[in-house]
Amino acid sequence: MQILASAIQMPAAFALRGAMSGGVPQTLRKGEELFAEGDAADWFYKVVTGAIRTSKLLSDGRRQIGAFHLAGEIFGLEAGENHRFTAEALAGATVLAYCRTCLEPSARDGGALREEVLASAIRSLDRAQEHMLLLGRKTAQEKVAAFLLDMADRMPDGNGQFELPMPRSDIADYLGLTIETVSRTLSQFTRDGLIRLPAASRSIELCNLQALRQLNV
Amino acid sequence: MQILASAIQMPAAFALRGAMSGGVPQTLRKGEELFAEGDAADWFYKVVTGAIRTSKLLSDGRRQIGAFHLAGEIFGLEAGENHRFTAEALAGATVLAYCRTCLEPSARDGGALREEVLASAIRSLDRAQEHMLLLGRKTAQEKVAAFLLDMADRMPDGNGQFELPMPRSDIADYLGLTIETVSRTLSQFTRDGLIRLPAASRSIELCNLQALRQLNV
DNA sequence: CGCAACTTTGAGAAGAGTCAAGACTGGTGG
DNA sequence: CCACCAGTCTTGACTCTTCTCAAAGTTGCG
Repeated sequence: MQILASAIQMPAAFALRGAMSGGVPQTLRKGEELFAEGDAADWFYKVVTGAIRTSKLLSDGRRQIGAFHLAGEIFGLEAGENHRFTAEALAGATVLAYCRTCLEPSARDGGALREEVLASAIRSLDRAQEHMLLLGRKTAQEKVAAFLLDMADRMPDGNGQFELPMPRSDIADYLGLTIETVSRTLSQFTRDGLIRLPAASRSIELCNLQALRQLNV
Repeated sequence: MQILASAIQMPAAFALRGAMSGGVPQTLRKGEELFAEGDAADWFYKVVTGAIRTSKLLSDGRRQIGAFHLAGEIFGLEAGENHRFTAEALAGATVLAYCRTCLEPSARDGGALREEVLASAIRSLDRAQEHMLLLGRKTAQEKVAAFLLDMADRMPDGNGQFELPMPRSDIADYLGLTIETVSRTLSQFTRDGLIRLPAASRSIELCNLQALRQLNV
């Protein structure tokens, strides 16, 4: 669990421009923290490029990653005053920051943003429901298979070959497993011919989609 | 997994009145299904009295309950055309049904409902994040302790004594455990003096809140 | 009162976790 | 260009929590 000293702070000039133009651009380096659990939730965000992970920690360090957010997704909007989870960049990423007040009915854009935020919240809730089913009721094999199929769907690369943007530890904390179990399961899948791990251990080729889908109950 | 033949269908007259007055009242008997995974999502709902459980099934019958919705909560709004989970009444319950089109910007109430729905969606997302942490990273003891504290908070009854509105099987499917593990954990808590189970096995008294909170990491 | 649904308890099995060691990768600097 | 090093990943042996299967005990409704 790495915590970088400070995220890039928002220059005031930018904030002003952003409020008018639809979001303040912000660039994040690999691993950089956008906000932490407990921070004031004055802004929420939309991913432009790269990927963001949102996570929660228990006091003894156990971590659960709630979602990996890719381009176009909105996250970080809260019911209360503070963020309820941490958001960090997986690799380099760019986001647009929106001030919370932009959502108020009086906002200049006539509520178009609010529309988009509601749609996004509902989609996130969908995903969360699906993920709770995975966390609560699926076996390690089913979890990993579901993860691979989901990533293959969402990553632009074609033909079942793609590069995972996160280390095993993130996959484990996303799936509610240990890194050893993730690793062993991937090895098993390789032995069974379901996938191939060509040298660089972050790249994955899905060889037997049918078998993987069968595991994805 | 019980599936009742049919939910009460909405009379047309009611639908008309509801669209104007802010929701069509609907009464559910114990165990009755409000909608099932895959049903057309033309309506969404707000709980008035009682409690609703929302759940998803795997093809082999494994079930995950995503949430128990109590009075005031909104649920059942979808991104797509169909419901992505099933909603059933725990005991008797009454809800208000809202047609999805009531959310459109042109709606008569000027968007007040949309406001409420967005706030509710964000709260649900909060809860879902918290529940993913529980499902993915907590032990059986921690899960049950968290559940008891949450229910004690949300049930109106005072002094740490209350009646659980659901059977053990629902608790298990909510916490990602088996009913045996839930039962054993409750027995252990009783032996350790954390709770008391006075005769009727649905009622619970929390005796040692401090110890329970300590388990709720 | 009787029965069905629910709950508890026990014994044994198994899936996933823990601890430990070794292999690989990719970047850095000599 | 190669050697080294930190971080990451894989593998093995063993443990343990939770699940499974089975049976008996309760509860509450009809």
